[in-house]
Amino acid sequence: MTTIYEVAKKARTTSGTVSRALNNKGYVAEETKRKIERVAKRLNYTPHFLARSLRTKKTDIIAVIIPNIANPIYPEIIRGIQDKAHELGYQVLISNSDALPEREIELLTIFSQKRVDGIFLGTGEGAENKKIREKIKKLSEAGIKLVVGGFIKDKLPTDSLSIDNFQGAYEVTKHLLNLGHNKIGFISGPKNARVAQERQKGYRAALLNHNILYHDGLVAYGNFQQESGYTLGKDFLQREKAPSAIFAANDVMAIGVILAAEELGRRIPEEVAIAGFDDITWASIIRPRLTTVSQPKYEVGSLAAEMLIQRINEENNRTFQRIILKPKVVIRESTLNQEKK
Amino acid sequence: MTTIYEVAKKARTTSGTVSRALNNKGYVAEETKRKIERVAKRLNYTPHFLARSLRTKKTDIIAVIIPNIANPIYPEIIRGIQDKAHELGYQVLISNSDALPEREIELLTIFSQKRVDGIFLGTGEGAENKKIREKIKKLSEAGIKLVVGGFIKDKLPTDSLSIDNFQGAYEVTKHLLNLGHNKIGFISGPKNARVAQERQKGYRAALLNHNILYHDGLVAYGNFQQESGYTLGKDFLQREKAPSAIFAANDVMAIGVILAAEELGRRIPEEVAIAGFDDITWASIIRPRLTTVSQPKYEVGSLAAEMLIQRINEENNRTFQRIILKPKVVIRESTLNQEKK
DNA sequence: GAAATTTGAACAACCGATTTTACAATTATG
DNA sequence: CATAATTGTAAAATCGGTTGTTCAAATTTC
Repeated sequence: MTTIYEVAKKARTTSGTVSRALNNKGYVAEETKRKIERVAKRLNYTPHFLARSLRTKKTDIIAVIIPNIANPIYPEIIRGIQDKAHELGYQVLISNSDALPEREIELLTIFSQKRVDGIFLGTGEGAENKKIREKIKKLSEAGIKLVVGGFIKDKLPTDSLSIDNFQGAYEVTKHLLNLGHNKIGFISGPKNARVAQERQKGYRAALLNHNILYHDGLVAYGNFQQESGYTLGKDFLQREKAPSAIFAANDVMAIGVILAAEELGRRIPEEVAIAGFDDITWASIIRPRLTTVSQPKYEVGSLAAEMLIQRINEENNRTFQRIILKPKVVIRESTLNQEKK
Repeated sequence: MTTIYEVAKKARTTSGTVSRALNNKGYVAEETKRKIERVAKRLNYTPHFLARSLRTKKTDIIAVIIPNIANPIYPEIIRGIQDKAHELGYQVLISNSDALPEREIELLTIFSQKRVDGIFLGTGEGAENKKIREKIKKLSEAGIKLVVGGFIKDKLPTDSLSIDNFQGAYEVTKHLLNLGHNKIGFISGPKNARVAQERQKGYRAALLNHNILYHDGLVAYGNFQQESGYTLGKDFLQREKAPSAIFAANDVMAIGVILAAEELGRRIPEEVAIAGFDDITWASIIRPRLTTVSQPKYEVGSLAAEMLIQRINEENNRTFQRIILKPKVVIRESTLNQEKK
């Protein structure tokens, strides 16, 4: 690999001048500059990234921490992040936390040591966790910018971005209530997962608003995986007084419920209505098509990357931004058989 | 951030000794070492990644180039790569090439400048492309290790890893032929995509082996996206002499075909049998369940990462490895209605 | 035309580690 | 006991850039 010194030597000048010439900084005579450029090209010179970063304290790398790339809502979000990041000259490191706080902290540590310019933390338990809050503070002191996504917590000392989980859940539940269901099972996520909690609150609020008693027995806790939707859904459906509708905290589990219902020979939505959350691609491919809450995943990713990089490229820290996107309920056949109408 | 010099000062020694103490290299007296460790801990010292990498010429970062993370075969492969990489102490940069050779080259360049230790290139056109072959050579000279995945080309100057696309396609096609189908439509990928070409060859060979004439009119070229499977499938099915079976070069397109068939009211598999390739998660969730060719995606990713990192950690270059995994045909309801039996 | 300003480029310091070298202090060997 | 081998540590070089300083030369200003 050719170094800046070899270029300088061939161009009969010094490294400083070569650096200035190639970076268009300071005074360099036209002629000198052209010569340096010619030599650099001939020797196929490219600056050494590490050496440069060491000096400039910029790596042009951002890191992304999400629970699990294999969960179908993430690839699209990631793609949004990547496209925006690449457009702005950044590369993207991606890691999975499996939503474990310890793992999140470990990754935050690794990334800050690697001197990435910024980190997007897609939540698990997220900043609800004390240790994570501390970590966030440290990162901020180390000059590493952070954007947290997936839920909102007041006074979070970073930029954040999320859809309104409460509102989305509230509205689907209301949709189910309006259809006449008054016994609605809810399949939540892990108990410490903020998003699941928010969605559960939305579910609860909608019931209350309809003067229906919230009942613990109608709430089951899954893990956002299909298998748990299947198991818990089957359990609901086999009860003596089975709920007439089941709302799962994400689409993947809702699809598990659909499979369970199918296996038990229950007609959807006649015998049991099913709704999910996220609007993953497969929600509209599975039969019956799944009623769900839609969030613009690609755009969320793109926006998150933009926020992060904007934050990186400013020196005087603005106050933290907190963006809450409006979710949209998409009604499909799993709750409302439109053929019938 | 504390530097090694501050630690040295507090421990009343010099940076060299601190370095040796913390890295267990060379002679350091037990007492000195303990003292240094204590001070380092107290000052919360962590070595500066860039400075260290600059000197050691190792970044502990590998890069992954794939066509598109949003394509459902990749998240699982990626997860396999990440898990293995993290286990071995590496972080993973991920970028999408959209299977464009120019983009692949651009990314290879960026990553080599970023001084990643190794790159996994998931193929589009891949090393078939002249410029990419040249690029690979340059990388190799620059000491960046490479593993290419997704197809096999003889005498490729790198390690490579792939399933036997030909064989997989051959076997599904044979399965269809054995069911009595003698007019089988094939939906291929983009013309320059190696994997699609290989699968097409397998399809062709199976026909030949069954003494059935290969007919250009029965081959359509899609882009691996669902939409193209839908469109081309619909086109096939609406022909006067529609094929009785359709084999798509990947599951996503096959699912498009299923949707097309459903829309046209054709019964699967009675009126049209449908098969895909990849065995993505959704292949067994969609109804009818999709017959397809399975490849162990997570394990492929894990193995690829292992190969790459093994290659990184050896100095004397072994001869290149070429691993070809056996695919497995999974027969489901989209070709064979098992209830009927 | 002298003084002030601008331009150009060499030199050296710096980023923060690792590694080599040199040398002093111990310990082992014959 | 003298010499050789081993241990321990400070000092300096190195990785490959960027940036600040310095000073000479060219240009502008009064």
